[in-house]
Amino acid sequence: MKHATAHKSSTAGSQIRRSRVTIKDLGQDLGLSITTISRALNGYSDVGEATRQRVFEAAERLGYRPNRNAQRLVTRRTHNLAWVQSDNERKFVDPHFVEVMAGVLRGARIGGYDLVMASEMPEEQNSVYDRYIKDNSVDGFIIDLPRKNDPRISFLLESGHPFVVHGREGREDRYGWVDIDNFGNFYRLTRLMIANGHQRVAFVNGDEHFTFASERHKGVLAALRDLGLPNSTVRVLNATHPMGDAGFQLTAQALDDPAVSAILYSSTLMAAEGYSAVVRSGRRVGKDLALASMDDELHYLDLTPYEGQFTYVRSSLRQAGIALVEELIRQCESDGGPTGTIVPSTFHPAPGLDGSTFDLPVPGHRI
Amino acid sequence: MKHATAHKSSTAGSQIRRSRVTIKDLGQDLGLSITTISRALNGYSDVGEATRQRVFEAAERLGYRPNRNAQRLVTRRTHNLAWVQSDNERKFVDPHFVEVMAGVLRGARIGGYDLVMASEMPEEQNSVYDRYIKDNSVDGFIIDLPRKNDPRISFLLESGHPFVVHGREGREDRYGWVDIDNFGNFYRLTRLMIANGHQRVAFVNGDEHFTFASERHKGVLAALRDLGLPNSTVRVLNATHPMGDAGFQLTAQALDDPAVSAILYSSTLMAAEGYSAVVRSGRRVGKDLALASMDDELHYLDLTPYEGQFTYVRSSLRQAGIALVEELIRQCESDGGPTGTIVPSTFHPAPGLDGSTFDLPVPGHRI
DNA sequence: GCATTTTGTAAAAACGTTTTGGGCCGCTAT
DNA sequence: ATAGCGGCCCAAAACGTTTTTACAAAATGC
Repeated sequence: MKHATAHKSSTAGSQIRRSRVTIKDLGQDLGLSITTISRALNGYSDVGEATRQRVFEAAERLGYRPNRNAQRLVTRRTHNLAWVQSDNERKFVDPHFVEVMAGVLRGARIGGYDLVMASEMPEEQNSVYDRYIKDNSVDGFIIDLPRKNDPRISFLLESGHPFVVHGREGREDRYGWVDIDNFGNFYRLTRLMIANGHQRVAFVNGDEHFTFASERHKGVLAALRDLGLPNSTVRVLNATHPMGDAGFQLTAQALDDPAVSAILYSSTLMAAEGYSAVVRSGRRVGKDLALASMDDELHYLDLTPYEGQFTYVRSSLRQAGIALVEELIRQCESDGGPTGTIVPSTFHPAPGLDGSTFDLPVPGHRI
Repeated sequence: MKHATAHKSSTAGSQIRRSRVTIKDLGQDLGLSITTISRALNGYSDVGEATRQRVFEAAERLGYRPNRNAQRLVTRRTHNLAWVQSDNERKFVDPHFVEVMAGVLRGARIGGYDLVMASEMPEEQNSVYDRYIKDNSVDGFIIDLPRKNDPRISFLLESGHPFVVHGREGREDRYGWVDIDNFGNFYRLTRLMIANGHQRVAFVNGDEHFTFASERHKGVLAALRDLGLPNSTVRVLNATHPMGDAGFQLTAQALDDPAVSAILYSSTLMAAEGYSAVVRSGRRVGKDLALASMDDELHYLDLTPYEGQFTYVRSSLRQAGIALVEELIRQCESDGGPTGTIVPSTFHPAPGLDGSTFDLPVPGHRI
């Protein structure tokens, strides 16, 4: 005992050690080398079919699972995907997040990957991404709700690591992404309203620091341009904070202008609140006022009561989550270059509206 | 080349290999052995302070991060926590989940752990737990929304692996848990209503397969028992599905009985819907009808409009998430036996109500 | 001035896999 | 006959850490 004083400064409690079965145990049991076990399990062609069967049977019988950490160490592939959230009050506020996550988890399970999630303080720019790359924690990253020139994307592009973006922010030729047609959907919704005789429209949009919102705005403006109408035809109202009763307040604000006969909503959540505001104002939805919304299929919100009265464009966030992971896995396995995917949307004009504008071609646009 | 035909049956794409800096590079750079580097970094007392400084400086300069997988392999500790979700439509429906997750992520970050999330099909009982244990993926598990005799808990108790439960289900002396006082809160709310002269009360509860809901029901019944009132004093209405307008429908149902003058809600979400139903029925909240709710502080729901009119008991799900992880980490590091924690709740009687019953002692109860 | 402790460092073994580079046997084509 | 080849298997080397054991030099105790 020469080094009685040598110890770690932090006390690390001892833990129960459960003995797990290793590939060596399997070799022992079968009288085979671990090489053969490994190759049998990993589907190499140079192990006999009879042997392979024996190996699988024994693995099942002994409850053998390869130690992921040993695998990861030697293969340098983790089969882990990371999704980092900003740890501020606002981010988690958004119920859309859970929808996407449900899809992401399903996609990961199907693809044989695990999802590691972390939160990061807004001030410690990209430190989690940096750490995960340097310490070999994950194979790739999911980026959510990009802003223009998003620093996370800059960092990951620089690092050369696989990642995928839910949305776009201007550099989408350089990474894989999944998005809905924000521009096109609002282009069409705007034309729908104008074609149905509405001369003054309100647009309750989200925070335009996020590209999804700014693109929707651009779609609205493009429609006005194509129709030769002034931008002032549409009054834009921005909810800079997703929480609370922004939908209600902004609708009330929109109704101050008696000429407004149609309202476009950037989310069903706000549309539902807006509905209450309209009802409270005494105007009749579908008669005095046309309401339209982008609907992201939030499974916890039952929209059936509204369905006959709204125009809506629907797309599935859950589907987007699945597509995100599929794309990311493809990149982690170097299975082709980065691909962009538009999640399809379905159009449901409110009864009595002429929905033929939904078939109009959308003018070219980058995002 | 003898084995031109040996190949894996599945095509594995080649990938870019980025060279990362290892402990060996650090040793090279400093002219020290890797042993010394490792011990310096891990805070052992037998390396000189000057050397330790040099090591830290070089690690910073070279951007060295220990390979987690190598660490995990040799230490048999992963610093990963798992949270498995059931992959059905219903589970993700619940907005409470996101609140807890925000806390869990923060707790994990503070404790130096990562969170790995996975989804599991309801039919493949515990297979993900089994896999994670056998393949050394994680140190411990978080269990959410337990049911009575929850099979996940049975499995993990059997396995001997660390885990922590958000809620309780009858075996809570054998594991660590974090919960609110479901029983006590509804005991007090019930007594409040009775003490304030309400002779007939409705209770809009959740699915009583979940223990949080059944405990709330028990609290209500205990209050009636203590007051010598029949169970029929309170009419219980169960929302078996959290989605949709259950709060609205069940409230309408409750209002069918004109004698009902107070309604207790098991969640703010349902209470908010119930509020609309009451308003629509023509009754005046706070005058004709007293409303009370358990409020879990959903950050995306702004409740200020209701605050003056409701009685509510508030507790923080985010705080619960943090406490959950703290407890789990404690167990993973064998820092004491399993501990149960009650997250505190604050009581806010509606104006005009006598809230002194909130100070009443709650009779003993297991859960 | 010698034995003993303390201080600082290093070599080597382990962790549990995958991969590399064969070896052996029997069959086929020269 | 025999070189070549395919089918089947294995020993050993890697992957990047932590931990164990060891040892030299310096400080201390008597």
